Amino acid sequence: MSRKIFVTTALPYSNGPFHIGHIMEYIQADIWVRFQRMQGNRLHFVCADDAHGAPIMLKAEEEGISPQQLIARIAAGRPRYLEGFHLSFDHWHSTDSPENVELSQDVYQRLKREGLIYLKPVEQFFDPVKGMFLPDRYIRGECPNCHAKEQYADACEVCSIVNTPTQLINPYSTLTGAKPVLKTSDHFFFKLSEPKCVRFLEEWLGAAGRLQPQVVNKAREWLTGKGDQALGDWDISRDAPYFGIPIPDAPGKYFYVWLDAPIGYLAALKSYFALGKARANGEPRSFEAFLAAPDTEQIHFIGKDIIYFHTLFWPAMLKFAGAPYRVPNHVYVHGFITVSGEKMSKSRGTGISPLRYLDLGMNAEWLRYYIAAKLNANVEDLDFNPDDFVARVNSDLVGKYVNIASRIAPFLLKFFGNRMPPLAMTQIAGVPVEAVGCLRFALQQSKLVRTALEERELGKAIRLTMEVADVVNAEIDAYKPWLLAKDAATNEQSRQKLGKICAASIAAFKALTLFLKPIVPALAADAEAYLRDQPLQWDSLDLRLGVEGFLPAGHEFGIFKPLITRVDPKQLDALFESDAQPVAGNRPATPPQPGPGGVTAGAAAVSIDEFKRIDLRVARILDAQHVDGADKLLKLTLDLGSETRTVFAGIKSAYDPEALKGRLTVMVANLAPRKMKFGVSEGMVLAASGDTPGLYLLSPDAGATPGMRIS
RNA sequence: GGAAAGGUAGCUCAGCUGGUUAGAGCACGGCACUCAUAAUGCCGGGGUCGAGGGUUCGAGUCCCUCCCUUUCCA
Repeated sequence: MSRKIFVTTALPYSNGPFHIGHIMEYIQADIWVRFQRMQGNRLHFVCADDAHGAPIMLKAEEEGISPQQLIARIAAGRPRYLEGFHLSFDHWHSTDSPENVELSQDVYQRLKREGLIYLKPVEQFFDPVKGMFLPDRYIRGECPNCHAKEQYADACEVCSIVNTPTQLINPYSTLTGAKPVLKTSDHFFFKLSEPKCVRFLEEWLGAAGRLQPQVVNKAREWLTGKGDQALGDWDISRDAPYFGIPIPDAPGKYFYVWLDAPIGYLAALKSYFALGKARANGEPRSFEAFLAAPDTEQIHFIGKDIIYFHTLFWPAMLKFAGAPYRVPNHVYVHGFITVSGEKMSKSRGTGISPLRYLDLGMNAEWLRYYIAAKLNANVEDLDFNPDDFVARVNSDLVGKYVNIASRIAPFLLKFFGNRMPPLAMTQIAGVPVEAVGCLRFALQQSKLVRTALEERELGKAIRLTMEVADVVNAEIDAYKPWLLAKDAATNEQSRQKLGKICAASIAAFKALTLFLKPIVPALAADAEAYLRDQPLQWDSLDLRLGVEGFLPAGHEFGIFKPLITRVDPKQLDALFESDAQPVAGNRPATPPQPGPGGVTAGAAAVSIDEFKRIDLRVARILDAQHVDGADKLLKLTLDLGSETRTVFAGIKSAYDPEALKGRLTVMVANLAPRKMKFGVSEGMVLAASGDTPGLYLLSPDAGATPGMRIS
């Protein structure tokens, strides 16, 4: 019986590109997903952009674009990462979608019918200039305890005391600088404190094997809190202006983004069904039928920061919304990724930029392997250590695993016509087994590897796998095939012995490829191509104990090519360069300001570092338009590979907009956005001009593609 | 202030319900080998398992106290 599984990863917020933490989670989930597929389970792996909420609304406003434009720009950058890291999502959607509106409103109305929704006045700070209620993160003021200025309410950076916004002295809105006023408004609440909710959650949390024990403890702590620790009802509405989903029959009220975000999991799944992708993936039923089926499994991978939402609100919402909605079967929680022991910080620009990793030409399989090597099923943080990374990848993946094929392939080609030699069997307790220990060991380890992968003990799976690789390498040393090869042409005994070690080693290599395939799919695909045996599935190993069923004698191999290169430590240096230039779509908090104009011949020399601060990129002009009311400007839409930008360029005198469409040019990608009368310009394109009239846009040579860095 | 997780060789980490001389990889020293992307194999140095008490015939593994790191909560 194959399992029917629906897997999600946490929805990334649409206000910026992926960071290494997202990629880590996706890699973890992707490995598990690929492992399930390899066992013949029917699996649907979906995710979506989390597009709603005040931060996105305000960021878009700041850039002079609509929220939809902002999230479209972010969405346009997603595929590059997903493909780049070999993440096998079946569908990627958005919470700003018709499916999500429908499902969110439906869930809400069902909860309302259940008597779990009520209205209550809430008093909050309101920005009178902006005309909107202020989320806490947009309020600053003086700390009432230590009197440090410009502190956020949640925690004073100086004395660490926690305040509420109303306790701050001289509070002000970071949006307008205005002094906020207290204002009351009715909010909708989800009545989580209702006894039937609490009873349900007790039971849901307690189910054996559903959650990691640490997660259950944490959730129980919240659930059973007393006094002011008691679990409160959940405020699920926000007042206009808000970028979100309107609440039915409540003009001016929107769902709080955290209500519609998890429903986005289901919206993504629904869209996936609607597009026929589910059918193409072997699921003939409708979305509703699939979801409602008792044997469907719903599994979420998340980070430890959002346990609260996924173990309390989310299951309760689903439970009381009723069929076809179902409660999650599992919520698998992972910790954070640190870099050299330091917590990553988006604002300080530390951490690893996944896009930069790809830009530098680093192999995604290295990162997948390394992350897998350090992951377990616990809610523990994981440290990315550059030296460790190089050592792990080079010694395990290249020195041990690939090396086996690399040292055996030449013998197969030279002495056995590039075909699998016969492998003698021996009898142990009446059972025929391979005469060579390494293969026997590989088959024996397979059960343990399989269990480890199933349990998300990825580090353990890799240790078990490498134990096998060690044994194989040791056995090759013991047989000394290079000595046997010397007289194999004349001595039949040597030839047979050579065949035996080659056959056992290459069969063990196949087993190792199988073990590693969910972790390093692209590398495994190349290995499969050499083995001429694809795609590998787990039952290919389980069918028979004998090598005959696994790799029959006479099977012909492909041409052996080096399967993966070693990591060059220099690449890691580049990845971690302290003055790392921002890459497209990952602009620093304080973009370099344009220098004083009027640079002419004889301008002061700049250092290489100063030059490197300017992020020049190849861009494709997707669209060019005249701008009403501007006599010099054209409005350009530029494709940067990972995102699109709007740039106003003063080139109207020299170019017809139609003639520009589709051509490549060069842009400054990290120029501070500039507000103009006609909108925000997010960079500039480069053109040459001299003392005589004429303006000449730069172009790269043929072969350059959008997003390439110019240096 | 309350809570959770962690503190094991230079580094990154394994060590199941307590049981013989605490393990791996990398790094380091020596040797062997040359088939292989200088890869591989063997041998070795290196740890008072955060500190201190306690339970036990026996504790890295259980209990208590303390220290340090990280995180969560109000």
